[in-house]
Amino acid sequence: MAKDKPTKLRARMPRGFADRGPGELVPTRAMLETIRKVYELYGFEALETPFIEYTDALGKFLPDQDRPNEGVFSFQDDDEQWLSLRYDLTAPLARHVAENFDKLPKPFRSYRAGWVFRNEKPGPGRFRQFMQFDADTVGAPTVAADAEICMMMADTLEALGLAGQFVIKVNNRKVLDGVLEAIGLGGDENAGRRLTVLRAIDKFDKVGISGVRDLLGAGRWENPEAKSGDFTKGAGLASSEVDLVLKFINASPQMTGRDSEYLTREQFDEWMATLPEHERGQFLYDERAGWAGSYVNYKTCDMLERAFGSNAKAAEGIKELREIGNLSYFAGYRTDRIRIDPSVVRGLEYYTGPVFEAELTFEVKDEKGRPVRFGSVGGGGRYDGLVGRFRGEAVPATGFSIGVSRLASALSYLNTDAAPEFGPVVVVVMDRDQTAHYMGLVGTLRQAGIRAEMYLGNPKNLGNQFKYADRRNSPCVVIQGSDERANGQVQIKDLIEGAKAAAAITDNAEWRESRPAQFACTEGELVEKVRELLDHHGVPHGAALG
RNA sequence: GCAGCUGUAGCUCAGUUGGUUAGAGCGCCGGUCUGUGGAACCGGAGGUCGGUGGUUCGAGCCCACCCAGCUGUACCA
Repeated sequence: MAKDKPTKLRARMPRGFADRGPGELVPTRAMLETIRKVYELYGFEALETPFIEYTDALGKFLPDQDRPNEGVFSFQDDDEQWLSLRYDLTAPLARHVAENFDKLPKPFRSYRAGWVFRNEKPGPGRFRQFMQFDADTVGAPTVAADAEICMMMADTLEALGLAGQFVIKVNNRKVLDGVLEAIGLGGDENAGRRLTVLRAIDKFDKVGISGVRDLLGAGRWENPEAKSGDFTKGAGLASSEVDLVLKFINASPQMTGRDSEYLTREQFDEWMATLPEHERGQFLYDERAGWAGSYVNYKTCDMLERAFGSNAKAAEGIKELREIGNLSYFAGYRTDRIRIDPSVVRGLEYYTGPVFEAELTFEVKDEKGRPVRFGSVGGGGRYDGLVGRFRGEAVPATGFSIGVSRLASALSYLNTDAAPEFGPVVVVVMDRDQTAHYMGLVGTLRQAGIRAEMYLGNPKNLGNQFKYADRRNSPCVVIQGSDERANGQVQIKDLIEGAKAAAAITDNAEWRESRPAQFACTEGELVEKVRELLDHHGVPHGAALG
């Protein structure tokens, strides 16, 4: 065999996964830190659980198969027990609480950030590994715990600079269950159809009211007008039942923007007159702001009450929603931040009460000018049954999860002018036999808290070393040849200033000759001069590096 | 899973009715240049034309199947 090329191993990464460079890691780290601070302020404490749990602890095992549910990365331990990579942070928390129940203070308030894994088809903004940042209160049955979670989420998103660009939507599974009961879908035998109905409601955002109508009835075509494309089989409800469900989804004052909650004094008084006496005290008119607190939430609950209040389960849920609305209102959260929205369904399995969803309300365009909708960047709710699976008794719990990766990408669209990440100061090598001395210069800078390195590549060409520094986005390079060394001096070249100066120079000879933005100083002044230069360009060093 | 679209160099893409040794720009590496980033000039590396089979004297091009990617849809505890 002559010189056959060795078969190259193709470097590739499994789809649905991603490498992340400094451009993503640095802002994400800052974001996590912001979230953590808010959670801590609310009195939650840190907790970390492993990536891997016993599959049954995660809650899903197909009954007829000896394999765990697809969608979960699973494998067998050497004792043949099934293990899985966690697909959210809630089930592991439930396991932790159940396992340490007697040791933990109750209510137990904890937060945790971490990677979760889902073996599903990846898509734009959907990965098979992504990060969540959760906060949960375990052992508190009160609706105040749910309301608090909603408020904390609103605070968190505001701390991230998203004020006015999000809404926390709230619904209640009890109301949903009541509605389903009302259309005769109660009981275990209707579990399948219930699911279909819930999914149809969940699609309200995507397919609109007519789409939901189709999905609740016979079914929906991908292209409704042409009746072409994929056909999704519907729930097969009778038209009166469909109407009832639609009435539920629509049980919210029609809002165009936020205007409907800004009432004139006259409108406010008019509205107050419609309220029962004992309810009126909850609402005050704010002359300065011209708004009436939880008016929209109140109206929503009102409409739900009228339509479904006769069902006991729904009535209970509506009462809880009302309470969340009121608690938020008294805490100063208007309905543009925490809004009751009956179309929110959320995680179809383990939620038992209030459910929440954080949605970003702004739109941006991608590179091709097409609108990008971020939609939900987090969600949660009450799951009173999850911990109880490990114990004889029900343990109430409520929590919220932020989709860190998705939120980070949304934020990156907002902060398009994010400052570029600066590289280290590069000490170039002019004389190979002076490596020790160059390393000494580097060490001096490092001791002063300045990121610095000596060029470790082939030092033959000085130009290459500048190119390297340029590519690292270094603020400056330090140069010392034999001339400088003889005088105990170094040259400091300001690459940022130099780049600006370069724009005016077209001739290479002139470029080299002029040595833009370069100055000499003694070795003793090195730290001081570099610091000045870094400060001048706003490059962090010392304590600012964090 | 289903449907549509797309697969040619690291990237963006040419490649004629099927015809010799598959090209360009950008990028990358090296040199001009062992004391200066950009620009310029010169040189170089880099290709199983997504894969397999078929039709043909001859396939990057035609046919079949497969694979991958994108988009939508379904599922998403």
